[in-house]
Amino acid sequence: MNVITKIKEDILSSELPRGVPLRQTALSVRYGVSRIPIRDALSSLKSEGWLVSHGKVGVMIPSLNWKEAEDLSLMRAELECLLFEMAFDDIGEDNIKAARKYLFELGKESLTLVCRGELNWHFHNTLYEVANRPTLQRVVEGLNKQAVRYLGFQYGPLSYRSTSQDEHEVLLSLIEAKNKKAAVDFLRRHIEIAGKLLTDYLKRI
Amino acid sequence: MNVITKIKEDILSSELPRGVPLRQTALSVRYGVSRIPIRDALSSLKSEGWLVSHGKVGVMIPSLNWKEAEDLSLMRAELECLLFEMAFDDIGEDNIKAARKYLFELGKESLTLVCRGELNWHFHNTLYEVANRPTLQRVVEGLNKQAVRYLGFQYGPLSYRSTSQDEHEVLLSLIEAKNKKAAVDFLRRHIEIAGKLLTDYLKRI
DNA sequence: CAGATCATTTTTGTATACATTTTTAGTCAA
DNA sequence: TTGACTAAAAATGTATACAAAAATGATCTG
Repeated sequence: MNVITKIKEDILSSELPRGVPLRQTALSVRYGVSRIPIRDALSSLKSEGWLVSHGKVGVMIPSLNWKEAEDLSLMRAELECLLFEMAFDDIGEDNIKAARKYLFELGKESLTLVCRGELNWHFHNTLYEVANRPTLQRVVEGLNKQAVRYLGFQYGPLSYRSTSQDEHEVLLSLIEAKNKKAAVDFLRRHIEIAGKLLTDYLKRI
Repeated sequence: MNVITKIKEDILSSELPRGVPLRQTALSVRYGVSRIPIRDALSSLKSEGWLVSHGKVGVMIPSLNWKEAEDLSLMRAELECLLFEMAFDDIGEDNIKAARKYLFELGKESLTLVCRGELNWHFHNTLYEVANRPTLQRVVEGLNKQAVRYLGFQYGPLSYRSTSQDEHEVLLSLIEAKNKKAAVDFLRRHIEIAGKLLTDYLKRI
């Protein structure tokens, strides 16, 4: 497992402190590598939204907040549906099959959140990639990767996991039925409902 | 001027070759720095969409293409309008004034494309930032920065520059008139029309 | 005691050196 | 000739060392 993933895990598990700047030297001893790969990782994580550069203070772990959750959900609803619609007609048997494989993996119990996030993305991306729209796809990928930070709530307090699995199944059925409009609408709801649930929860606490 | 900007300039002016992998060593002698800052720059440029990592071959300058132009325009239309609408009611005198300052700068003749792109972004961002939606704003910023690659066409063959200036003026007027719906619609058209012009042109050549 | 200035320490950025991986070129056998 | 295997070369990743910048804290002055 590479440094980026390790840092992500440690952010999710709160083993890295929030609110204080992360020091390159400290991280390099923590993960047993030199500062160069740490610097690389930090810059990646910054562009993925997992870290923010707070002026001269240094790089910090941003707190989860409803505005970000809402923004991510709004953007995903718009852009993923657009991409999905572009892809729809070219989704074939083999894509569905590949998607089911990821869905099966997602059903397993002992998976780290980061891993779960990856699988979730692979599932969706299997459907999106046939659109052959690299630029749109890249942005959507970025949004999904950033959204992983919030997965802990969905699988924890909101116990959204089994719902999510079921919804993914329904989505595949709609694709197999070649029911484009219904499928796109369903995807939009899938994203919006999960987003609203999460946003409301975050506003509350 | 830092290495990232220099590389961007050289990409726009085609002084760096497209289609062949960029070598870190070559770049480091070209720009007179060691490989570390080059690596940093390359990773930034990759996440900004100015470079793509083509498998094991190495990092390359992607060719401009209508699909990317269209994707960027579609995404900007959706997301910028959303952000603009969120911001609208909080745009004040001072924001308008700041925006006009950037507009004035944009009127000058001798500006590099990269600089022009920066100013254009600052103009729009002045209006967006009051929305206080960091996540959405960051994505929109990324899209705008990526779109800079295509600015050469707009200011060259498509001679869109004076039109663009005029449209920016109109937008400010609509804001001053507190005409929210009209302003948002106008922004959407502004983005869509420029996008369509560019996309059609790129399909043609 | 408040505030400013300067020295010390810490932190980050960059250069150089080394290790690992990948690519290339060449040789040999079928 | 072609294909596979091996050695050389090149390119990238990583470690260490050094330089520049920033933060800290102590001392001095009003």
